[in-house]
Amino acid sequence: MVDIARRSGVAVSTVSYVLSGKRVVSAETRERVQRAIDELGFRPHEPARALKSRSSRAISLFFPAARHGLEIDSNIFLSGVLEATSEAGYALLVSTATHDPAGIVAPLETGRADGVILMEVRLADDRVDRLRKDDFPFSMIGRCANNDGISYVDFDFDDAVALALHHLHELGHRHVALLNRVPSVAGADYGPTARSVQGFERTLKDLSMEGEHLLCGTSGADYIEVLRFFERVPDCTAAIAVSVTYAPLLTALRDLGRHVPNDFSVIAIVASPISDLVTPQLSTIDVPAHEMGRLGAEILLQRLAEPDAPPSQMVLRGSLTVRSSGPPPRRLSSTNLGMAPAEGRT
Amino acid sequence: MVDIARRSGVAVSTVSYVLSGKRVVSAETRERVQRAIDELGFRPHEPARALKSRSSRAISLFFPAARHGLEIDSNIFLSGVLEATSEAGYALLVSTATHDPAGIVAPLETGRADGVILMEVRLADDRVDRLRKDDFPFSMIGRCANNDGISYVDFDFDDAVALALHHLHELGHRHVALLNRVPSVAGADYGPTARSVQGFERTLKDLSMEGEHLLCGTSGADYIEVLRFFERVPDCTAAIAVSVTYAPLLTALRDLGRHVPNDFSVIAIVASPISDLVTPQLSTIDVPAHEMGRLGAEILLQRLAEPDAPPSQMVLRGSLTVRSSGPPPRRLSSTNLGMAPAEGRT
DNA sequence: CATCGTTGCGGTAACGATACCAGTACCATA
DNA sequence: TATGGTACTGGTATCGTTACCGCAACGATG
Repeated sequence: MVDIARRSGVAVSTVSYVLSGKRVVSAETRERVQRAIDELGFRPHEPARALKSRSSRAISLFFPAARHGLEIDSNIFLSGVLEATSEAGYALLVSTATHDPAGIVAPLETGRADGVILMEVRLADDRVDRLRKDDFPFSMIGRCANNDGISYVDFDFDDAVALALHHLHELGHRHVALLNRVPSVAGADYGPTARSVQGFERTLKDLSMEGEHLLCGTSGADYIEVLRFFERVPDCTAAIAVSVTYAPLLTALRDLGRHVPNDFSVIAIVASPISDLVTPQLSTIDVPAHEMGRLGAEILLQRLAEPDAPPSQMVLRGSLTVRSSGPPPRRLSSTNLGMAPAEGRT
Repeated sequence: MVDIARRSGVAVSTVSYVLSGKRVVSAETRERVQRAIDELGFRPHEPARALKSRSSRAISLFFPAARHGLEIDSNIFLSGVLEATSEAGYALLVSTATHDPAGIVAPLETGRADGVILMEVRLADDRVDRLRKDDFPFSMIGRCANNDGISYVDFDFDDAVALALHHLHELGHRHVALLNRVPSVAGADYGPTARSVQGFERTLKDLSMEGEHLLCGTSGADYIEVLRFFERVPDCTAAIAVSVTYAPLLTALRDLGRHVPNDFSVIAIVASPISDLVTPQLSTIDVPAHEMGRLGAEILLQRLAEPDAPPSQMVLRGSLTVRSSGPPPRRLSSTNLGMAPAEGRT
């Protein structure tokens, strides 16, 4: 900066003001300085900026990076966050998700980041308490039980399950299972699980249906459990599969000789376009993960820009895309055995 | 730091030395200082460190974050990188992959990062030339045609395809297709594509087989193209599917009425455990993405620690896991129509 | 003609750490 | 009793920006 000040015959402070625009600089001077900047290929040194201005222009994302890779959704959240931060000229620091409160505040305390984004939030979350205590800026993709003053964006799992259940009811199903994945990090009070169960039970009652809830992962043992379950409860003719639980579900159904969609209906609540990957193409309720990532970052940036503005809290709803996994069950239409289901690629 | 120096009755420089360990400090003093640090909950300010020491203790990863989410593999690379960087006490800066050389050097020029990791490397890559020009530290997950002096870790696609082809040959296949995905960002000289084709053609010749190469994505149009292809070439009884290309492949085969594995064999070369997701369980050659991510970061960190050490260059090989997608084709064993294929969960 | 508001810019003290250049004490040796 | 070596520690300039405090010039105003 000293060089470019000398080259354009101004003071270093003027260079700084040209760069930041925080003070009016005559068009002539500005242009002269800008030219020197371009000619010398000058780039401001971010750590120095951060030191003096007490802001790193970076935010930190705690990201559930799955070691074994079935968490294919988190990727899409990340792409949304990345999009928003880079548009705002912020850098994105990524750390592995931790539920240790001390780990969460580290980037803030060391001045590496100005704010953090939390994912996989629990209904009662230590990390949130910790961040609140020191009034650190943060936002959540997900939400707690008590969200006073916190900006968040979440998906309405309650509503999504209700939607799916209504659809299955219309198809003639009367006994439905809800499959939730066993959360990788969170405890029993993992938000999506709690709220999907809530929507499930309420809607079951509303529609006078029967239902079962089970948790499963994607290991061999989980698959066996799912298989046992449907063996034990043959009346159950449909399932709502949250996240990757559709995988053990489909495998179990196949091995039980139950054909989807002829014998069984499946609706998956997912963030990635898995309907392109699996056969049959599943009817889905899509979680708008990219948009949620984007919004999660935007509301944090907004907080940083205007700390006193009221928090943004939003819950996004999903809509059902009917594909080939959910025609009526056999007992209601025993004549359509040979009928090919309608194909609908998206 | 001034506070803790005062509290423990030493100079600030001594506090610094206690923190960094770059000078011997008597056990007694060290302990006293450490106690003050703990009591005051002091955390060093990273930007100030970076400013003075000219090192940010952060590395930057250019990450192919797919907007629409089928790039489920990149996730696993990320988890490996994250693991290595956090173990080394480095922060990880993630930016969206760009093939603009100016974008690549930005984190380095602004002092945000000490080095960068490149993914989706092309055989001739502008970014590499740019980084080399200013002698910036970097490593690659992937490799170029000319890799002099560059640390990289790559997967041996040539060998993987050869392996798959030998397996298919043993099963009795004589006409095989190789499906590569159309690369998202890279041009025609995308490394994995080039090298898999190379292995394909060499091995075809060695084994006196026939083969076809096609590029496809995951859109509806791509699917149609795959379908047309197999309609046109009915003699082709097996395919090697790189990355997500198995998705349009399986859909097309189903719609053509060709049953896997009875009528057709598939071997997928993938990084994620998709064999848990799709039916039938595919035989795969697994790309060790987590390990590659880890190594990609480690070799960069090593370069930063010892800039003059020779570069680390490694090419990892895959091995075949046989599951249910690749028994012999019909024409060689017309009697096994009703035979259930062996089940093998991992 | 003195006063005042405006516009435009310069000088420089911080920000929080690091690392160089020292300086002190103490013991062993000549 | 000097001298040298060792084992510690202190003071402070410096990294590259930012933003505060001031000042000069100039036209407008009473």
